[in-house]
Amino acid sequence: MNETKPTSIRGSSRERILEAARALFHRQGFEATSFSDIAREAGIPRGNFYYHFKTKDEILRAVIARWRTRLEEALGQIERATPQPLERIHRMLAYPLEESETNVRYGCPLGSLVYELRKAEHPPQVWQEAVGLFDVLADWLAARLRELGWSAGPARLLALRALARLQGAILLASAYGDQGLLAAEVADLYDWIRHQRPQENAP
Amino acid sequence: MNETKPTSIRGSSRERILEAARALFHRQGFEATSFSDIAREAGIPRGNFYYHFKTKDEILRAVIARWRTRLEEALGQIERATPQPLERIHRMLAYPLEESETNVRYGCPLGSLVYELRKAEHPPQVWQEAVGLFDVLADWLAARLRELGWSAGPARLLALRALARLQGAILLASAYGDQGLLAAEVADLYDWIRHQRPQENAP
DNA sequence: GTCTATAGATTGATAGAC
DNA sequence: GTCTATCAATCTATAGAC
Repeated sequence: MNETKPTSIRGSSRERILEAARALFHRQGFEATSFSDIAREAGIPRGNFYYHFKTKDEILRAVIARWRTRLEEALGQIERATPQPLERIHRMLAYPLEESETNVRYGCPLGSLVYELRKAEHPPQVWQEAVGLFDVLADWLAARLRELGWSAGPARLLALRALARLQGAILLASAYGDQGLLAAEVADLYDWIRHQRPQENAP
Repeated sequence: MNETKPTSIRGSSRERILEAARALFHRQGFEATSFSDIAREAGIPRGNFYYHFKTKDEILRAVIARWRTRLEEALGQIERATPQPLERIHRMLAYPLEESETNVRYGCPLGSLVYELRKAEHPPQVWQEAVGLFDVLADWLAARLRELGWSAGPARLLALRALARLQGAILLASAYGDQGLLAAEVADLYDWIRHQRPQENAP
């Protein structure tokens, strides 16, 4: 994680490997993506990137960390774009629509990855890091709900419920290859959140 | 470990192969499951079942057909159990809870399979057959809604929306390994459907 | 129909020259 | 740091004896 040599530019090789792996894990899945695939996509000889990553799991963990950075940057950008909690939530929910075609074709890159990792036998640490990506989104959503007056418990509950609806919408839209379905579900999801009231969810 | 004796009634090699493949595709995924895995689980020598199935895709399609039969039988049983549309819907939504532990551990066998097949490069016919499993559920749900007075269009829409919520609930519960989360989401999902009104969804 | 042996390709990973 | 050559293991699939 820590780059001990600040002088070296983010190695173009390492960077290209990571970006290639991230895209391929999304399009093909983790198991189905071979080193050869990554090497071809990154334009780098096969054996070379064992210098950067010792195992395939190491690449996976780096890709997960990359997704975390991506998410946090996107959420930060939303916060800078508008101060209104509801508008922030709306933009977050509409985020999968920005790459609608890819997401409908290959599913949510986070959801499909987590689903795959739960099956394979990786060190628990690996898929927990992947699940941590959901927490980034859930925590952020819950924080916006608290800005709207929700207390912590119900906010967390509704955030998870919204995340589940979003994941389900992407999965079904992906299954049917229907971008319109995803857009409609995102719109309905936002409408649904807007009409929720805290007391309805309090224990 | 669960050392099951191959002395069960399902003596047919083909039947044992199919059941082993169905379970392994759920637990490990399609790509990650090798012929060796299936052979071991079915208690049958590797090379033998090329007599029954010529390719791995052929096994996959047979497993999908098996799921379709399973679903239709389960739905038929629900219909025989109760004539009330709402109670039928409730039982259908609670169906994933019957194997809660397995579904939370490995995800929905249909949803995770469809997600995986969308990535791999199979003949279009294959993943469309898999997506057809969703149609079995969506059509059945829509029929129950029509029994409640909904017209065809809105019924289909709400059925797909409910299916999306169910899939999302299983995916998130699987990610967090939380059976309670799945149970809570199923309960809320049923409550949510019960309070929907057709006119709210009409165009 | 059942099973063994094995082909032919690809996998993740290593060693070492430059 | 970059790249070539290659390992041992495993993959899907085939051929053919019983």
